[in-house]
Amino acid sequence: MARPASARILVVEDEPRLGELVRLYLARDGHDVIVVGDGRAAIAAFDAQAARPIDLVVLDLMLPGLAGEAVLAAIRDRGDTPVLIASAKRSDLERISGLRMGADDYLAKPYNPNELTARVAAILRRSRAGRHDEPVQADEPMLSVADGRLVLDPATRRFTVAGDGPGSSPVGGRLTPGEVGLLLALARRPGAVLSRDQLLEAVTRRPDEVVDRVVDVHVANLRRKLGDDPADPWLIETIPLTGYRLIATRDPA
Amino acid sequence: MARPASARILVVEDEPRLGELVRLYLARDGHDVIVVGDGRAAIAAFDAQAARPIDLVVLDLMLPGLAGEAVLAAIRDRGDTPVLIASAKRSDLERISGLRMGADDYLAKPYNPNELTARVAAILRRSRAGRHDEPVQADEPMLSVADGRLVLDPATRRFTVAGDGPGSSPVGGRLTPGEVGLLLALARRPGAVLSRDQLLEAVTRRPDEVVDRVVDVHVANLRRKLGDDPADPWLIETIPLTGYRLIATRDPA
DNA sequence: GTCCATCTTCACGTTTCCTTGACGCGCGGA
DNA sequence: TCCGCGCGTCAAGGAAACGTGAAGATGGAC
Repeated sequence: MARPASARILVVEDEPRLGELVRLYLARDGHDVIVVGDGRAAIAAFDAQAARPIDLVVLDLMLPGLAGEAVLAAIRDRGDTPVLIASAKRSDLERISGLRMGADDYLAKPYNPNELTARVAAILRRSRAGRHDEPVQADEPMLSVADGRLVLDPATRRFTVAGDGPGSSPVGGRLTPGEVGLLLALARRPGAVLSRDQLLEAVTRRPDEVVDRVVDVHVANLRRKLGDDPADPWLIETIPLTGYRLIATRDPA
Repeated sequence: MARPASARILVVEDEPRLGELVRLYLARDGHDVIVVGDGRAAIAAFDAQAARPIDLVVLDLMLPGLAGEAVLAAIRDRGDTPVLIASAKRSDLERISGLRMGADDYLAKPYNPNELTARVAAILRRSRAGRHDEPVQADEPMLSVADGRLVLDPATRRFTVAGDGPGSSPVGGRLTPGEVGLLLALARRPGAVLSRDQLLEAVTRRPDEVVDRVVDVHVANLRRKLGDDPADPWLIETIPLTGYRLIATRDPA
């Protein structure tokens, strides 16, 4: 397995020896660990977040002074930094309540330090997977479908299609407004089957006074421009007697 | 807190009553749940080209036939769909090993169903962070019968049948609208015998002007596509002089 | 007004799907 | 044994839907 990337982890634990143990185990995985002993210090450390932000918090609930629950609330107030609760409160209800308060995981004490590091790794893996860079808020965001094989700029109506075979060069071109509308309607719900009536509204301004074969023609033109084969499509699939759908690709990580 | 969006969840659990319990709890949270009874069916259901992909998998490790670990590996092979392991294997080492294999969480049996839903919610929350919402409009839910041996997506009319013998690979294909109607009508009341007249209404648009042998032909085509033997059926049983019924493996005790 | 991009309709060949009729088999009763 | 009946199965129309090319219609820019 790939070595998990290093993360900055804040450990909130009032028992010094346990805190040190956790620090050692997490450091062994290459993480940069900060250990604090009470809730106030935890929030202070969290707010300090100097050069590098904190990627994950390991939180004990039974703390001197400020309660662990309050720390969790404070962290949730400041964003969605992942939190793993490690607590001696081990009943079902306490675990459920901790998770409902926004924790990502709940580990009951006493625990195996290796399980802690494994759960930390799992959360980091997930939390990094879904992280996108800041979306540039344009009027019409760039559309990218089929693993980026098709990229379309709705504003200029220009598109680019990457070749399917190795060595084939990408092709580009321009779509008509109707074709863009059709594509956007399909892309709004990838994988879902849309009827001709639904698509008609995306394609024309007067859906009621128009034959629905219009949709077929637009689909055909679209497929020709984009190099999509109706018999073996990578983009738009025909569901006979039902409609069309955009082929959904599974989580491109 | 914002109402958690509905997700499509695949539950792999060989104990029917527990599977049904989990289905109820997750459905109560608004999720679209598919329950399958063994590993082969799990992978088949996961690979089904559905109108809506599976958002999360709840996986039992102790399964008949294909081991849960192999299912996890197969899912990881296909993307990064979140996986929550729910298993009777409760030792530290087993939990750690499960997490290291790529699971997002590990819940030991027996567990509180509310903790399961809380953990599912936590994972979905994390896995969706950074993705913009989709105005999910209600889709026809997936159909899963015979312990998930057959999985059908009514929207695309695509089905997957897990192989019955060891070493047999799953087969898939597409049904016609009539066949889907027939199957849905039978599945609406699993185990109940439906007359040809009743089924006729599900199969054709003009049930009054048509011979009821149409039903037999559709049943035959369906059985051929799905690999069901009339003499020894696992899916559709013929009740002479009466009609047909769907074989219910999951009895409501 | 013309010109141009785009939309819409139509026509034709092909595919998909439904429906029917025919034939064979097994079973029970005369 | 012969017959009638119900069911499984196959193949043959036939109706409806789809892919596609081309022609006409529409509407805006100039």
